[in-house]
Amino acid sequence: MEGPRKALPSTEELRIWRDFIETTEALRSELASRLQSESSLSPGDYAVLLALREAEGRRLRPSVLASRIGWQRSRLSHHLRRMERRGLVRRAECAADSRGAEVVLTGEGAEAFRRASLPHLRAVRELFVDPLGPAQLIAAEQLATTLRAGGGNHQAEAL
Amino acid sequence: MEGPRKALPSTEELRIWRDFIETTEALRSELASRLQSESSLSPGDYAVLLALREAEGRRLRPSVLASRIGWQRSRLSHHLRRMERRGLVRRAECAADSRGAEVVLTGEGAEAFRRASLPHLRAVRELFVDPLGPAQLIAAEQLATTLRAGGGNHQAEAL
DNA sequence: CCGATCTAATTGATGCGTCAACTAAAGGGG
DNA sequence: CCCCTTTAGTTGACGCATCAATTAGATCGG
Repeated sequence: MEGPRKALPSTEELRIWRDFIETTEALRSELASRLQSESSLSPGDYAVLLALREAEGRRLRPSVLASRIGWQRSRLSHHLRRMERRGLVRRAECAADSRGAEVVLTGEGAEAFRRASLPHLRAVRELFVDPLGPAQLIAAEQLATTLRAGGGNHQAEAL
Repeated sequence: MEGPRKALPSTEELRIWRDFIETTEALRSELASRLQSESSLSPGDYAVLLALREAEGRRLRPSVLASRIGWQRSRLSHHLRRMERRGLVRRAECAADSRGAEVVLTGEGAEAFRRASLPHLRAVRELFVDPLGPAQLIAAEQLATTLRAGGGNHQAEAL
């Protein structure tokens, strides 16, 4: 059960790794920068607004919102403070639980999301979907699936 | 040359996009967190130390270092200030150009890099290379190539 | 040699993200 | 009813990233 397993990656493997991770990083950053310049929204803003847009009554408890977009509560809290300052959301007291709050989408927030949405989706298409084409899109999906599983099952490939 | 080109991505395409980008983000963040806990180094620290390690005399002009790791000078300057405070690098005056500086790898910095390096490479193998296997590694490389090209040639796929 | 301009590098302001610490109400036994 | 634990949410400190502005030496045309 021991021994010299897990040799280091070869130069070639390392090259591919760097190439891959830098490319996805560049992609994310290009998307973010377009979103920013087209609508003054950060990816975080967009995620929050999207979740609220799809929520019952356009309002959510912070905890629920946080788990829906996969953030920690603290991160969300800080982000909401900044968004509230800009008028994109507002906080309301929660009837059911007086230590809780509710985050409500404002008209301004809804409008900002509306303006951002189409250009953003077009950018996803232009920078990701179209260049890849159907075959590589499937490959991307499979890659994601493999990588997502990879972190957990350290034994899966044991011989 | 106009018309209703560039329709929006389909629900399925969007799902793959989100899956892909979130997975790569999770991967990056897992790597960063292991690096941090194993060696108290951030990915930025690692990149800087690696570049210095490989440089002639283990020193570089900030501009050169910045372009070598693909950062803006300002980002590097802020980062070097933090690294200098921790004793990982030090700044020296530059003989050839008196408005310039040189960043020098300290013994402590070299030692920190040495300690971080192997576990980091092992993590790359464990989280990326091994799960993918040879075939998907090639697929990843091709994906990166396609995506990297994708941003520039907006006409490439025009019919 | 002199002034216009370019370049190296830093700085300050501000947004984003994480961690640990804190506040305060809810719930659940006794 | 009271205490104890859990849960909701915020806060403060700090590192990281970008942008615009700044400082100061290099450089070049005259």
